[in-house]
Amino acid sequence: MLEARLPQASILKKIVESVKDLVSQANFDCSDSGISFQAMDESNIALSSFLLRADGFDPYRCDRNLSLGIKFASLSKILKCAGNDDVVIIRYMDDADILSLVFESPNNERISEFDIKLLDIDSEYLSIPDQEFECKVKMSSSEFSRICRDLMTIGASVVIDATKEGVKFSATGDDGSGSVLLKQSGSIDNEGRGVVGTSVEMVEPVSLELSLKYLNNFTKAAPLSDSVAINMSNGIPVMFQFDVGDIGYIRYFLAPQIKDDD
Amino acid sequence: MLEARLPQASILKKIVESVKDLVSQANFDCSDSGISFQAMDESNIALSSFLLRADGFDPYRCDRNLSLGIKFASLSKILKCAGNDDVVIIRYMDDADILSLVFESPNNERISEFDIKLLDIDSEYLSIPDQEFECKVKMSSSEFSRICRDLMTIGASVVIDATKEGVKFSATGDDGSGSVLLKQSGSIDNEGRGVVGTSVEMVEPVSLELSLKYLNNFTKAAPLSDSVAINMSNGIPVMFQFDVGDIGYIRYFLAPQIKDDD
DNA sequence: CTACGGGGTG
DNA sequence: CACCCCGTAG
Repeated sequence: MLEARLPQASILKKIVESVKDLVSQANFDCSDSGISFQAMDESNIALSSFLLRADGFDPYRCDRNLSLGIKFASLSKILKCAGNDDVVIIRYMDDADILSLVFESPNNERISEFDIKLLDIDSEYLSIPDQEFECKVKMSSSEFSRICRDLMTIGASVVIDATKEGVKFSATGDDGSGSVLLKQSGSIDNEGRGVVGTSVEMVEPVSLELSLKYLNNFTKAAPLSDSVAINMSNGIPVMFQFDVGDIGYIRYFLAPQIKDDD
Repeated sequence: MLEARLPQASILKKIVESVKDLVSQANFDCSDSGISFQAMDESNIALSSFLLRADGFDPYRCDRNLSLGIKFASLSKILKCAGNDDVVIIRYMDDADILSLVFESPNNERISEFDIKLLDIDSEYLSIPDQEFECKVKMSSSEFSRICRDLMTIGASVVIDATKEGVKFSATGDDGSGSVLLKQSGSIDNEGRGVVGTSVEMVEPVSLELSLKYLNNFTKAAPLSDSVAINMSNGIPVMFQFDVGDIGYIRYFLAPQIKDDD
């Protein structure tokens, strides 16, 4: 069986909200190391993956490896029935065809239990090599959301140029063009404030063009983390990573478009 | 004639908003004891009734019994023209075919008067015996609203099980099932906060299945009262009562469905 | 025109 | 976490 107790329902709620527009269903893989999934979007362009380590739960018990097929629309509906501060207990009994979610209100006067039907999803698990990237940008996730939203009004794709000086986001459309340059700023997190600067770590400058439609889906994960890591190498899929506290992460991979260099 | 002065227009506004989706028109019965109405919904399934006692008005005068046919859509439009803090005066002149509503702003600088045409509605008045119920639940009205809204996403009907321990609301649908258990909690209204606990008073456990569509109409009355009383006996219509301060109430009756026990 | 759901603010 | 307002859908 699986039994995992997560003290903060809001974490699970945000994770599901951030992927449900991208992926309709996925297998949740549960093992003694934690819970994860990965899935391509409907058009097979973007890959979403997430991991919550076992030590993010208290307690966590998973007797054997499980692959639980979940429809995100159903899961999202059910999670809307949980308060942000509820404790959530995820439970699966061996060979059952349902997954149970139990929500306990902070004062314990309210206990809700929801059972969600499991699906049989044939998952071609795509293993992603743990590659090194030529360039790693770390920046404020809300700043990133803002830029993607703003540039979406200019054009359909964004060019990201990263150099030692900083990172530049540019878009071009019928009515004009625009760009935002973030200079590298040494001070990440001044005095415990939520202020996050921009850092660029690189062995090679990169320049990549990406679809803003997808990026604007990825930014739904911004509420999970103050910062986002953007890991790039020329010509291969970009990895966006939002850390979930120190207990896990959610990652998106998106292949760059062929750039129309003017 | 009838002349009734209600110091708070908001009360009348909320009452009308809470029934107008259920009932299109009704006879308002006025006597020296107060103003009331009762009406079945269009499909003759749910009964709505309300009462404002004469002492909730100041002053109140009603020379003889009246039955004034009102279309809720018209009344609702007119009441939208009143400020929440306006004083409202309800006035009917004998043998007139209109009812007058006068709104006075708190500072008395603005006086509005609206006349609404009366209808001739043949009302088969259904007298409801003042019965004893096997089980009386009292709980937070906003909690009740929340549960009905949440479970609506799971299924079309809810099963209410009340026992000495508390009350459980359950729903089942295509994607799974869910339930919310409220434990009986001693502390009602800690320290004047709007916190309302759950109490169950019973001579017999009950288990009833009800349409969530109707319940979600009833919960429109939640703004009138912090708490709702749910009075049940197995097999007969359930009564939901929202008190209007200490001057009246609004009640809904809904017959249980035949339960499909698995 | 009305009702319901989602997002933002206090 | 609760309440209010706005936008979208029926």
